[in-house]
Amino acid sequence: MSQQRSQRRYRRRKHERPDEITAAAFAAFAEHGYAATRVEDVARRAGISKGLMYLYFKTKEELFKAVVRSVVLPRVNRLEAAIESSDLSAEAFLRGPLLELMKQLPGSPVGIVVRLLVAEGPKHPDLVEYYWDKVASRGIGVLSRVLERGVEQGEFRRTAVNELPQLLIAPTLFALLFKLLFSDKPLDTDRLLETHIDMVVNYIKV
Amino acid sequence: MSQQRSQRRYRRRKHERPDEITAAAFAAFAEHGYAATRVEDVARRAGISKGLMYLYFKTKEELFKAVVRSVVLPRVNRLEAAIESSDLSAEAFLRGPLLELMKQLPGSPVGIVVRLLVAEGPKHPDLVEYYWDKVASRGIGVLSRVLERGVEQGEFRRTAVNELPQLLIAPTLFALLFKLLFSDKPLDTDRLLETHIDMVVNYIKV
DNA sequence: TAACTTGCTGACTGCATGGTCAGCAAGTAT
DNA sequence: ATACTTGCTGACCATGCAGTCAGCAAGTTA
Repeated sequence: MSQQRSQRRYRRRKHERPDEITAAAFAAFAEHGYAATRVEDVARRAGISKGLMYLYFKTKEELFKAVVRSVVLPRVNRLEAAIESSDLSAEAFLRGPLLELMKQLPGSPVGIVVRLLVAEGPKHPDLVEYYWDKVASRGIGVLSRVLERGVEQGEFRRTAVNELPQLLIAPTLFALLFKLLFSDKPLDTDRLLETHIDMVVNYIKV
Repeated sequence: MSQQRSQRRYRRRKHERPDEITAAAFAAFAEHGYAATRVEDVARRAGISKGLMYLYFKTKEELFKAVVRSVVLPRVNRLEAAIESSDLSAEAFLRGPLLELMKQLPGSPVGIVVRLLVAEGPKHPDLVEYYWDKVASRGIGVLSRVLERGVEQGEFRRTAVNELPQLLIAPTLFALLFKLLFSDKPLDTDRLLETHIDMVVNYIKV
């Protein structure tokens, strides 16, 4: 009677499971970090059983890698596209789109990923390698090209910054870590980044 | 006969144990991170039994905190003393002792501590608070005072940097993380930091 | 509606590891 | 020598958790 002959126990949704699981895993890792997260928690968040998780991902580690990929790839692709297609002057580009991106990073999921990478990176060399190939080196490449363009068009001098484009976004990492650790302490992140870009531009402008 | 009546099993060394244990723990945490390090490994490294470790530190977490304190405190004290007692001009100070310190950080034990903090911080709020009080805020204070002195003595303009002294050392954190993750990738850390300081000084010099 | 495929469940296992504790032996006092 | 204190050991326990698998039921085919 109360057992209405169909409290449906589950629904088959082969296709959408992977994304749902990585999303759940991201949330869980964000809260507790990788090591302290139990696979069963991830499963519960995703509304499935632990066993099913292992049907889609061979190990917890595989899941971890999938999470990193899923968060990081779309963002990098978006960035690269936006940047290459821009027709602003180099200076305007640094002060505009790049600064905007930098302001967004500390509050974005990337912050979480960085934390996970710092914590677990040394134990997953292939993941770090992947991150380098797909994210870091591509990012550096983009910055490098913008600076080069500035030089070619007579906007910028050629300085040490040309060989150290990382300098442009270094404070972003700082801001990201600061927020991560000291989220309750005050720091005007946006102003910090604005000032830094202003400083760099002044330094390299002809 | 071969049992020479005194294969001494251990020696009582109450006094030196704590430091030896924290040193061993630091080494172990540095290699594997906090979560992945077994208390028994720490004990073995320290040449003692696991039980003894628990006599000196109530839990693994207490040990962790002791490690952070032991690495970080002496360094900060040294820095603060060195800085306050310097009679260089503000610019000379930034280009000299401060730059030197910044160059050293990425390769020092502090790098490890930062990694541990980033990874485990969110699970140990009191540790983060401690770190803020004893390290971060004191460091910021020192930088702030140097800049202020520069302004008072007519060397520097008053700029946004005065309210964001973190900007001075931000790239150090970047370099530190870079080395941590991509130790095999090339990056001229020293040149990066030199360039940055040069940039800042140019920016704030009257 | 019966036979079949396969997405999915959840109980179970094996093991790793944080933490305990009874007892031993190094050092000390007498 | 003998009695006593206490730094130290190592076997042990309890727990938590990654990963497995036999079987169930949702959906599909005929």
